[in-house]
Amino acid sequence: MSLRHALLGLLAEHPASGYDLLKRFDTSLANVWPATQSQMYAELSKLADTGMISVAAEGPRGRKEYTLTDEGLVELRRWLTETKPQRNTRSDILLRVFFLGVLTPEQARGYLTELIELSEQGEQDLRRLDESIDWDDDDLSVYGRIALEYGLRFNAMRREWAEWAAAQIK
Amino acid sequence: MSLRHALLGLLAEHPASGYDLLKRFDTSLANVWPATQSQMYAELSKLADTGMISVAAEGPRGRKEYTLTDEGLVELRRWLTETKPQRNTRSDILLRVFFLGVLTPEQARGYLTELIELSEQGEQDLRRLDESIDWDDDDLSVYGRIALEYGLRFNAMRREWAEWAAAQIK
DNA sequence: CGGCACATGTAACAAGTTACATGATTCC
DNA sequence: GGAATCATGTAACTTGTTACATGTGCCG
Repeated sequence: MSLRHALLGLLAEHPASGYDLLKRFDTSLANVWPATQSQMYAELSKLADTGMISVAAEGPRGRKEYTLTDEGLVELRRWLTETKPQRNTRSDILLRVFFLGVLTPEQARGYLTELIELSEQGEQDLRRLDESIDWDDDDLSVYGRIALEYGLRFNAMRREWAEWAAAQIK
Repeated sequence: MSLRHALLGLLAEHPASGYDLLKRFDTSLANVWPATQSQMYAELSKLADTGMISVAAEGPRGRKEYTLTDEGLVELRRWLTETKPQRNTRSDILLRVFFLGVLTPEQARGYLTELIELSEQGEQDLRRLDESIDWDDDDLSVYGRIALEYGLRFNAMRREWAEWAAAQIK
């Protein structure tokens, strides 16, 4: 459902091909809404069929450059303003926590230690990403930075929680 | 993939029917791994077919009470210790943030305000859940409380972030 | 002229959602 | 005896993953 809107959102900035969008997913949206190549091409076809986007230009090697239509922009705005965000956060990381009782305390602490490392790694990756991006004054930069800040705070929160949790296990 | 293990985890504590498990999902696991009724019954059948669980007793109204087999416990432990947690956190909430530039600043702030309220609500719900649960000394209580603490910290982090983010928008 | 990056697609499967369908027991 | 709850299942559909398949243009 949201992949559709992620594509509309990226096309709102400027036209792009499926291939272009794939690369942008891998960098900017990978942490928020990962998608595979096959899913993206399928979704782009559907969006074109329903008139949300259209082929603005065709290039070499069968390249199709899509642009957002007016209809697509309306749908993007509708999604942003009218649909309720899902609090529906599936987390296999947290799910495991419920069942750590079937392991030994040492193993359970081991798992939490893994989470500490994971969070530290995540924080580092985000800092590197931050430095590698050529931030601008445009909208995507402003909001991209805000999203990145979320990631940093999230990882810090999780690291502190995991440290606290490990100490709870006797 | 994880629904399977969630069911194994709950059955590790004590035998239960699909109906029982459904209710336990709705209370304890709803925030972490929501599942529908139809999905659960299908998964239980599969788990029984592969010998991870077995029907220990049959009750009135076709009730089937499942227990974890030794094989199932082994698989649960394997999942807990050997599989890498996915950092793969799809979040439509954060996805929207990237595209707030297509809205007016007022609308964008409106969205972030919604997130603040969502987080406050989430925090309250968790506090109520905390009070409604009859915490014990058993494993599920210990780890359940740790998971709940995660939820509280998560909501607090998100609220603070959304407040900060709203202030960033000129 | 060979390899790499560009570029798009399809097929088979697994996981998740929504809606429908049915029946048994308990309790008032 | 009627309603609520207990209890399980199926069907159709959407979303997401993995693997396969194919071809083009550019650059050294």
